[in-house]
Amino acid sequence: MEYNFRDIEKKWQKEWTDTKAYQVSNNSTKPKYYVLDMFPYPSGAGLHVGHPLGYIASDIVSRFKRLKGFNVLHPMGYDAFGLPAEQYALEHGVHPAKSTAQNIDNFRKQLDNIGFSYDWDREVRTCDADYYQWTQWIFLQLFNSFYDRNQQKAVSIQELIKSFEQEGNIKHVCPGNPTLQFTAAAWKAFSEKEQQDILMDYRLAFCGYGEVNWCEALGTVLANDEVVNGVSERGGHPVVKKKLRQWYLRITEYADRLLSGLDTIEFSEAMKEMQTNWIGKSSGAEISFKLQAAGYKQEQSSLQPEASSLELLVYTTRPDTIFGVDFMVVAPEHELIEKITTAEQKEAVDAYITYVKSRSDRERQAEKKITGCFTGAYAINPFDGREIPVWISEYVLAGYGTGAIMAVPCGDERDFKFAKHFNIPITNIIGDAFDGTDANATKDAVLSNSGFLNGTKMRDAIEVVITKLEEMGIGKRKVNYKMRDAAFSRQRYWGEPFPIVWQDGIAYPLDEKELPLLLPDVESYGPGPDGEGPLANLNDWKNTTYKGKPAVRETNTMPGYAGSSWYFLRYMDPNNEQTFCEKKVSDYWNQVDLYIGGTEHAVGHLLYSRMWTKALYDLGYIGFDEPFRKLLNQGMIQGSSRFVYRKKGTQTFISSSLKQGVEVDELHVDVNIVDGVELDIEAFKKWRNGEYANAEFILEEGKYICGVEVEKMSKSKFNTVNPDTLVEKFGADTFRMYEMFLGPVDQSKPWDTKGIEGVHRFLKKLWRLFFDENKGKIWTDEQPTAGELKVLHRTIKKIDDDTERYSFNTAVSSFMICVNELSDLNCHKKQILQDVLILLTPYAPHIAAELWKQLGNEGSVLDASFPVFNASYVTETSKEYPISINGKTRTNISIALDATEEQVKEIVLANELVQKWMEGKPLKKLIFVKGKMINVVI
RNA sequence: GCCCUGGUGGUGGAACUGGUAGACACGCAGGACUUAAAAUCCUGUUCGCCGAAAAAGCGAGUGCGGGUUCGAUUCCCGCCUGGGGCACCA
Repeated sequence: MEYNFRDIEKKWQKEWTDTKAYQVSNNSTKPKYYVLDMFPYPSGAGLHVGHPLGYIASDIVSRFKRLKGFNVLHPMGYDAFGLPAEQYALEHGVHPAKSTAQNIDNFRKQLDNIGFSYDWDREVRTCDADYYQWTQWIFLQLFNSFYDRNQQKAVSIQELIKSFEQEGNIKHVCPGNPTLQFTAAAWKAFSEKEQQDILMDYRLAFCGYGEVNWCEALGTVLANDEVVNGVSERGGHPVVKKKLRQWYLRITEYADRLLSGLDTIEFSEAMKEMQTNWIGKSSGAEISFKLQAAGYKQEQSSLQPEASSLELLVYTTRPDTIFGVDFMVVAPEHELIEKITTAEQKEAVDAYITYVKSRSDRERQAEKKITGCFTGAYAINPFDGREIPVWISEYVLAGYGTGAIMAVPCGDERDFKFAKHFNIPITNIIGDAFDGTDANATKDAVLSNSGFLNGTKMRDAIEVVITKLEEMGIGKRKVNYKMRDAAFSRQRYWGEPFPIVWQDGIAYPLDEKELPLLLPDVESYGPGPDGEGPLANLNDWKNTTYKGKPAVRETNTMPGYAGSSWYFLRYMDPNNEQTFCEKKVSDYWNQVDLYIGGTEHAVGHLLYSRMWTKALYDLGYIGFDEPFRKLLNQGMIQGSSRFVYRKKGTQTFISSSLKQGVEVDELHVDVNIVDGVELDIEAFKKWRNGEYANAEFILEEGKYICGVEVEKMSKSKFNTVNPDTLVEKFGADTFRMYEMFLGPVDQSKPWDTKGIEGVHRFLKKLWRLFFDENKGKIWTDEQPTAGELKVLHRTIKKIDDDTERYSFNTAVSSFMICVNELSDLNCHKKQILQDVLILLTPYAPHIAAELWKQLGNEGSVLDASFPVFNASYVTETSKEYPISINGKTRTNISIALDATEEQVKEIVLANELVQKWMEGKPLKKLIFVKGKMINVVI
């Protein structure tokens, strides 16, 4: 009997579907385990071999935990709203709902092929109304809450209103407008509009104004990756920054908890570092500098009360360097620029601002060329009265700190280069620590040229200066975050509509009973007027009433991360019509025990979902405030592209190593018609509907050899490999094991199909332990030998350990070693083989199930119990010690493991080879690491 | 530019906490079985030197240059280089 994987896999997949083998109950006495994959976006291109890497890993863990007696939740669904479907609709007129559903069907078929253990009864799609109803509901909870800094948690906005009515906002600093202060009486006297505007500055989901990529020619807002080098990707039209009304989530209020929460979860150090850096907490001081218009000496400034009443507020982490400030730099968006620019500089400043408007934040920061423009204005150093020129430069971003910095060229590299470039004199405040050719960012130098700070260590001066600034009333201690509030609206169609109506400039939330607010159909997916999204074109939908008076609906939609910020909760209770997830159920499943996905979500999705979880926890809807207990990052599978070389202007293709000196076009060729690097010429001639049917070839040794390059896997590079074809050719079990065998799951690597046969051979070899081509069944009920038990138990230990630490590639190797050794031992004993099958079930479930059944077992191997390791079968009494002379291994000596150091020394020094290498020199030292090695030092 | 991460034979990778570098595979070479092929099995395979070959031996070797250590793929410093992210792709 042969290993007929196609029949076996089909049979068991049907069996498992029919018996609902993967259905999970919310009621179980078993301990729970929740394994989750990051939501896929169902793109039209379908799955390529890169996608299932993480899914296979999570499937192995799920099945492994099940064998170990856990009730395992392992769901899958689709992050189905998004830009590509809308773009496709724009180009082809197909409704996004339709193309999305088709893509999902396609994804599902491909996933089913691989034999995953998902409980499909729990599938969710973010674009389904019974899902996004709850996304809208959570939005309303955020809208109706504020962050109470005293309690450090989200609280209902009703509590805030009560507080305002009793004591004004004295207890609650306004996060959207920190200088705002009012009394209870003032609050009561405000109009409704005024009250609502104030509340908006407190809400966790709030409306404000923000800059977007605006393309006048297309009349629409563009996503960052639709903008290339300052022009639109489609059409190449100019793109500028434009301010539009936007919704935001006040994630900055959670900054500290998002930071401290990292200590309670198992993310990689790299991931925690990235999130920490993104949040970017720093402490320093805000300092207010008096400004003086150009051309006026200090004594004259009193004649210019207007100019000198203006102040420039900067944020710095290094107030100790205040005597080293040689110039100021403000962001080109800074509102003071208009007021302080002198007539002589006006033209230059305007030109510079126009230039900056066309550039993205990324370009601005990455720019190596130093650019900037002097405003003509001067700030006054409050300690020594020095005049400090105020410059504008793109490297200062409006959104960070106060949008203005004090530049200290002797201590900051970028300031230093700026000063050199514009010939601004540099003041040295750190003596020898500054060499005049490079800035030195030390905190340990002793200050000089620094007035009252002279002789103070910089590190200590920070406190001294802050205290002084506070005494003088011109500055204060300040904690700052790089993180900004999260933009939460898109001028797009294919997303969740906001459950908000506008009346008289006030945003009113819909009643929860009115949810879901359905996404209406539109005729065209093009932009609405004034930068609004497509929904703005639907007058019938847009115009509505609120409390009997005319009102308009919010026409923005929510961004992609809305639905994906809480989906892990919906899986727990996917069909609940009363609530997003019953508390009792989320108490049982609790946190996701293992979350698997790529590092590309490090700071976006992972921070947003952490914030939503904290807010839902604060409001009492769930009982934990971190969604993911443990995160495993999967590496990206890259494509390994193949190239053919066409002699310019001909149909002649030249083999890779013969192309030197010939002018050729380098063309991507489909990797699926290349065997290793050898082109399948016949397949090539048929490729692309026979475009190359008449091609001629210049071969080397009778073969056409292709060029190779590692790139992102993408359809346009013809380097995608579809899992379907591999499953068809080798089977799902082989495919699963090969993906794992490729290397550590968390490392990026190029895909190469070449090695898959080795894994396939392994499964065939395993099969031959059970069946012989001629004799059929060959397993026996004989008692295993000590040698066979040793192989088995070594494997149990290795598979258990490796799976537990997600080292799936080494686990696959261990299976190979185990089968190789059992084959060498001619072992066909049921007692041994049966346990091997259980070990293998998470990795290759189909073949394991088939052989398990063949052995005559009742019940499913999915619910077998994981073999228990018995150390007594594998204990050794002696060890082949490597013997090094001065660190170089020269020989091996077998020594009993319980030998004492004295005995070991005697044995080693008596050895002939050791003596030869010692060349009669005296022994300096003998290093003996028990069970590891011995080093003779002479 | 900033943050994170990787670099080991012809190839994917192994070496888990500083202790025999190259497990396990792919590929390649040689052989067995076969009329032949497929499948399967066996042997060899880091590089260089020595040698007819085999065996044995010697030297070098984990991106590059330094350092710490009896001992470094592993720790430290500097550099080169591939990948991911940088707030509207998901």
